[in-house]
Amino acid sequence: MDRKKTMTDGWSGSVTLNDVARAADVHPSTVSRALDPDKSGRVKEATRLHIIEVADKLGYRPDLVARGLKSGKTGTIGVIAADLGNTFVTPIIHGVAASLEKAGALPTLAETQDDHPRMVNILDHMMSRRVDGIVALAARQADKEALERANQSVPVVLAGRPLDDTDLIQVVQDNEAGGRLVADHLHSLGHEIVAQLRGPDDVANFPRRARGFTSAAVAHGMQELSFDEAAERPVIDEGQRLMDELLDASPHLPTAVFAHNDLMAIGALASLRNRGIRVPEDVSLVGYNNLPTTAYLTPPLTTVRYQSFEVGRLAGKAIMALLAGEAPANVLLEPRLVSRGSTRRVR
Amino acid sequence: MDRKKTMTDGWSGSVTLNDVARAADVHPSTVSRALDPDKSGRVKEATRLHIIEVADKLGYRPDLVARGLKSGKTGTIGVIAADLGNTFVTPIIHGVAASLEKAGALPTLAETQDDHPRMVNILDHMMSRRVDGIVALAARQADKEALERANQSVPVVLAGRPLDDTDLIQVVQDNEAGGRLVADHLHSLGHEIVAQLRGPDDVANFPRRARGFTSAAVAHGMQELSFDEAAERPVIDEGQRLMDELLDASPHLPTAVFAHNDLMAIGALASLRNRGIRVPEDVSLVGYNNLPTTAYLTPPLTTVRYQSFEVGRLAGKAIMALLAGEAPANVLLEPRLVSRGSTRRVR
DNA sequence: CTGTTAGCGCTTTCAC
DNA sequence: GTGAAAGCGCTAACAG
Repeated sequence: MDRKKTMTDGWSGSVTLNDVARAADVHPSTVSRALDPDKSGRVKEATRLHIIEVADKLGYRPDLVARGLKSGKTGTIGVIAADLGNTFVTPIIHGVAASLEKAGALPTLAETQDDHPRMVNILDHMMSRRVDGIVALAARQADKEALERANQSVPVVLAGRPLDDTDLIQVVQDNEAGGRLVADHLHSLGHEIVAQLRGPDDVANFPRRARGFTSAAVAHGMQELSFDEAAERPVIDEGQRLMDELLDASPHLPTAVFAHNDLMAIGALASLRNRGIRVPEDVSLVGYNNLPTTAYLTPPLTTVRYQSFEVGRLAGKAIMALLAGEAPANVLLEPRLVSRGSTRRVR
Repeated sequence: MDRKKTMTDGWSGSVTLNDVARAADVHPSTVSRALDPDKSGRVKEATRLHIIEVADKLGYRPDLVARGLKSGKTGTIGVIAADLGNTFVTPIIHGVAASLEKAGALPTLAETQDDHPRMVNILDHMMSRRVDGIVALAARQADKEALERANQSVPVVLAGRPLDDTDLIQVVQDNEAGGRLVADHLHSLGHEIVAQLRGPDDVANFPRRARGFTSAAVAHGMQELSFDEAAERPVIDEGQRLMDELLDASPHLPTAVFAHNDLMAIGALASLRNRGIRVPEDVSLVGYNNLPTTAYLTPPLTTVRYQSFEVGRLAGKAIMALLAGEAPANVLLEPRLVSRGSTRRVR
C-alpha cells in the first residue's frame, strides 16, 4: 500500500491551488478564476490555458471543503430515512440521488430507526455538517417540530411520508385516493364484507389509506369488519400476525382484505395459506406499493402503484429549487390500482 | 417560511465559536478546548462549565466543515454503488451506515450505473470532497486501476463485489463455494443434467459462482448443458429471457437450473410456468442471495444466503480500521444453502 | 486582465 | 489555565 508513503511526501490529492499558482507563476486568485467556468472569461485565454495545463500536470483537484467553508455551500443534501433495510425507501433515495446529480450535489444518508431522539440528533448533526438541504423520508408526526426547526436553517422537503398540519414542502402520494381505489375495486368485484390490516398509526401514510378505504367502503354500502389493531412495523411478519389475529377474532370471514402494504400482504397470504384458505377463491387480497416481486407471487398480487422513484426525483428537484430561491409547490402523486390475480369477483 | 428572514438576521445555526467566546468573555481557543472532550482537562472546571452553558444558551453547533478544513478529516465516507435500484445493494449500504454511525461518520452516496467513465468521475469528485475513505460496491474489473489509484489517497474497501488480482481490501462472499453448494445440493437430490443462467461476466461474483458450480458438477459426474449466454443485467426480465432461450435451444430439458441470483430465478420461474413446465416436479430451480420475498414464492425458492448487511457492516468496520491506522484483513464470508420447495429429488 | 488583501470557523502551536 | 497568532485551501471584494 503506497498511501502511507505518499501521504508523507505529498500525494496527488494534496496539490493545492497555491501550488498551481506557483508552478504557473501567477497569483492564486488568477488560478481560482481560470478554473471557475463562470469567471474564466475574465482571464486571458493564453494564461487560462497555461494554468489549466499546469493544473492538469500537477493533478490538481479543488478542495470542496475549503470552497464550502468560504461559500457556505457544501453541495451535500442530507437524506434521512427511517430504515434503509426497508425496500420501500430505496427507490426514493435512488430518485433523490438522480436529481441531485444533475446539480453536482451528493446525498448523505442517515437512519432514524423511527426513533424521535435519533431524528433530533441526526438533524443536529446534519446542520453541523452544513448540508445545503434536507430530504426527510422518515417523518413521523412526533418529528414535526424538529423538522420545522431545521427548516429555519436549511430547506427541508418531506418525501414519501407526509405530515399533517405543516407548511413543509411535501412530495407524497395521495394515500386517501389510494385507499379509495382499493375499496372501489373490491366493490366493483361485488365484495361486501371487507377488512383492513393496518400499518403503524404514526406514519401518516397508513391512517390516510385507512380513511380513504373506509370512506369509500361506506359510500358503497360495504361492511367493514372492525379490526383496529395496527402493525408495529409494516413488514411481512406483522402482516402474518395481524391476519392470524383477524381470523381468530372474527366470527365470519371477510371476502376481501386490504393490507396496507405489499409486505404485509405477503405475510397475510402466508397466514391464509397456512389455514387452507385460498386466495382469491375464498378471500381476495390487496396490497400497496407494487413492489417488483409482487407480480410473481402466486397468485400475483393486486396492489396500488406507488411511484417511489418519482417521489424521490421530485423531492430532489424541489430541494434544488428551494436552494435556487424558487418556491416549489407540494406534489401529490396520483395512485393507480394494479389489478392482478389475488382479487376476483365474489361468487 | 422564516428562513429567509432569519438568514438575514442570523439563525441559530450561525452561532460561531467566536460568538460563544465573546459571550463567555474568554478567548476562542479556550472555547475550542473546553468543548473538545480530549482537551477539556486543560481548562479550569468553572470556566469549562460556564462556556458550555453559554454555548448551550446560544445554540452553538460546531461547524464540521471548518473543522474538516483544519483537521483534514471530514467524517464522511464515500459509498459507490452501481445502481441503487438493485435491492441487493441496499442491505450493504445499510450495514455500512450502521458501522459508520458508531464512529460518528456518515456515508455519502453515488451511482456508477456500471459505467466506467462515471466511476472515474465519481472517484474524482469524492476525492475533491475529501471523503475520509471509500467503500466501493460497484467494482468491475475495468475499474480496478481507478480504484487502486484512489487508494493512494484514501483507503478504499471493496464490498459485495470482488476484484481479481488486486491488493485492495475486500469484504465479499466466497462465491465459488456458493456455486459448489448449489451443485452439491442438486447432486444430493439425484440431479444429473443441469444448466446455469449466468449473470454478467464483468461482475466477478457471477463467473465465480459459475466456476464453483461447474467444478463441483464435474466432480460429481453431472452433465451441464452448455449455455454460455450471460444476462446483460441480473434482473427478472433477463432471467426470463435466458430461460426462454435455454428452453428453445436445448434438445432436452435439464432436471435442474441454477440462476445466478434470485431475480433471475424469479424470471426463470415465470418462463417455465408460461410453458407449463412445473417447478419442482419437472425442473428444480435454485437462486442466489436469499432475498426476503423468495421464501414466499410458489414454490418457495431454494437459494444461497448472502449476508449483505454483514458485508456492509464489516466493510464499514474495515474502512474505520484503516483510518485508525490498523490493517484489517480481507473478509470472505461463507455462503449457506437455503433449501426450500423449488428443488426436489429427481424421480 | 491580474495582483493584493482579507477572511470563512476552527484548531493548534507557542507564549505567558 | 488562558491568550495570541497563524493558517487549513479557497474565494471575493477592491485596486490597479
